[in-house]
Amino acid sequence: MSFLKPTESELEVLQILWAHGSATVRAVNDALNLQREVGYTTTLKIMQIMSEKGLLTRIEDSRSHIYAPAVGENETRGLMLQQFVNSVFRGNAMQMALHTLGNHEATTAELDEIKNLISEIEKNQQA
Amino acid sequence: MSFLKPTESELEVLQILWAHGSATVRAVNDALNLQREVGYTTTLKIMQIMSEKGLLTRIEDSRSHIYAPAVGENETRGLMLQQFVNSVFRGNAMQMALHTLGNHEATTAELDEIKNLISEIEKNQQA
DNA sequence: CCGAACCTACGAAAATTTTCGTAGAAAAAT
DNA sequence: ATTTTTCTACGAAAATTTTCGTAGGTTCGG
Repeated sequence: MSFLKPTESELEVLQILWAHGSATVRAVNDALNLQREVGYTTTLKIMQIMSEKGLLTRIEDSRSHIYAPAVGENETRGLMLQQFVNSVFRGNAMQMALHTLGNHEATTAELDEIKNLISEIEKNQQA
Repeated sequence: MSFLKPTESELEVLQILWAHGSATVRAVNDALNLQREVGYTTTLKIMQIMSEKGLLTRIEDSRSHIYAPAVGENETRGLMLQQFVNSVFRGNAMQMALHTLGNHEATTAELDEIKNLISEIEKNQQA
């Protein structure tokens, strides 16, 4: 895990590719334009840059290249989460978790999941 | 709560002011320089801009002005947290909380706090 | 076959953020 | 009292990110 934090635009592209799998620039641009207006060559350029940075890989098989994420979703989330916690919560991750739990709706299933996770942690602490 | 998300530099300044209370540019710059090298006029400029944006208030009493945060720490955290969850976790806050709990050390006290919070939430869900 | 549509590459404009130099005034030091 | 230090204001350079125009080639429809 040693890549630079993606910019906001780059993250948008990654989110689309993580969700839809590999895709052409056209497909990514279409998906982007469901959220906001972006020119085709803008998306192209971003993806070319991401390719150079190693955030995407690309297959030049057909005429329209196919791009795939070169970094994992969880991996990237972990990286960004860490930097976010550091800058916004001064490194106090638990405080952020508490803030989040306090401010968002949670389903019963999610709460159960959290309780299970806590049990696991407590078990490991005893050992 | 209707201010723009602070930039990274602006957030650094806010963190210092939230921690230390109101301060002069000199004090903020000194604090910043414990973390990284920044020129005095750079910090000055950032704080002037923040003042214009309404992120800081300033008192021009003495010759060296005194700045104070104009936005609350929790308020700002909430705003940034929301945008972060949206862009990185596609709005799924609970998933982020889980990711955080799974990846960071937690003290017994913190775990207790989380358990209490969950109890509260469950209590409210029944009502 | 020819024009319209589509694709990449590339450079550079535009927008944003960060950095700093310089000028001018006030205070402090010697 | 004059030199040095400290401060603000301001503009603009530098760095980063985003956006897009244009050129040149391939494909596709008629």
